Amino acid sequence: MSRSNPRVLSTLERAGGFASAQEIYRLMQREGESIGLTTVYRSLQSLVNDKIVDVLRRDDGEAIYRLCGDAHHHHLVCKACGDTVEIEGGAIEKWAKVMAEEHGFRDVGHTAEIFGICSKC
Amino acid sequence: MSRSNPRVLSTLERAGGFASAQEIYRLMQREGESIGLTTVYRSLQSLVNDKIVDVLRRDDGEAIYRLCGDAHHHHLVCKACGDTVEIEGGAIEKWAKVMAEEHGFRDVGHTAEIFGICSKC
DNA sequence: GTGGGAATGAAAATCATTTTCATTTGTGAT
DNA sequence: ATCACAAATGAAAATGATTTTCATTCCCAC
Ligand SMILES: [Zn+2]
Ligand SMILES: [Zn+2]
Ligand SMILES: [Zn+2]
Ligand SMILES: [Zn+2]
Repeated sequence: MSRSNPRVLSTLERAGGFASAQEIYRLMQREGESIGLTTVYRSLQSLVNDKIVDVLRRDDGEAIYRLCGDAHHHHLVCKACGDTVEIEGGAIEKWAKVMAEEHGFRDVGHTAEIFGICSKC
Repeated sequence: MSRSNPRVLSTLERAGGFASAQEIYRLMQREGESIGLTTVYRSLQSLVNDKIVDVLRRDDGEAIYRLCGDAHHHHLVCKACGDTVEIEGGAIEKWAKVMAEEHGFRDVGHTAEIFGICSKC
């Protein structure tokens, strides 16, 4: 395993904490930073392993990465500008637990995201 | 747009209502059905458009399709055998609405899935 | 039977991601 | 400073899913 190149994380931050590997690579190029695409991918993987960033998928399947606090939480994402609010999901946690028990599931986890248009857009 | 080839849907059913395009294609081949991969993809797209199947993503980004009732609902999925239970999400619906309002979002939608190990596994 | 649009599928093109592998860089000991 | 060796880097090739192209086949209304 390799350690994350700090410039990748810093670029992800500058991107609003929300970008794909290809986007980060193009962004760094445009800003004159010399880096290889491979290193961008490797750094992102490492950041995901260390749970410093979160990975999810665009509709087209491309992986997007975002900076993320470490406590369990959910997201409210603007479909227009990408702005993301971390929200706490008390109701969901309970719902997931109840539903799982009701159907005899164990070792359960869950995902939940809300998306819409933010007030600025 | 093209109409879905009925054999694709029937194969998806036989697969337990849970498979990727490639898997459906390989399954049909193994069973001696003559079909092109392109047609499998086109049929699945069309089924998704018609909201007859649901699409989501494996961790590796491959799209998987599954048969799905048409009313809004959520899923409880077994990580081991893939068994899926459709569940209703009253608590989620309310949570999503409240959170969105609280942060000034409009036109909101949401996703929520629970995954774990079912009682049979 | 004929004409034209829809359906089909083989092959090529796309595109993100991973793998390979040779080169460079950093570090620590001598 | 020199050497040795491990980690980091990146160019290029490989992979694999999905989409596009395009020529052919099917089907149906007339
Ligand atoms: Zn916005
Ligand atoms: Zn939660
Ligand atoms: Zn199971
Ligand atoms: Zn819902």
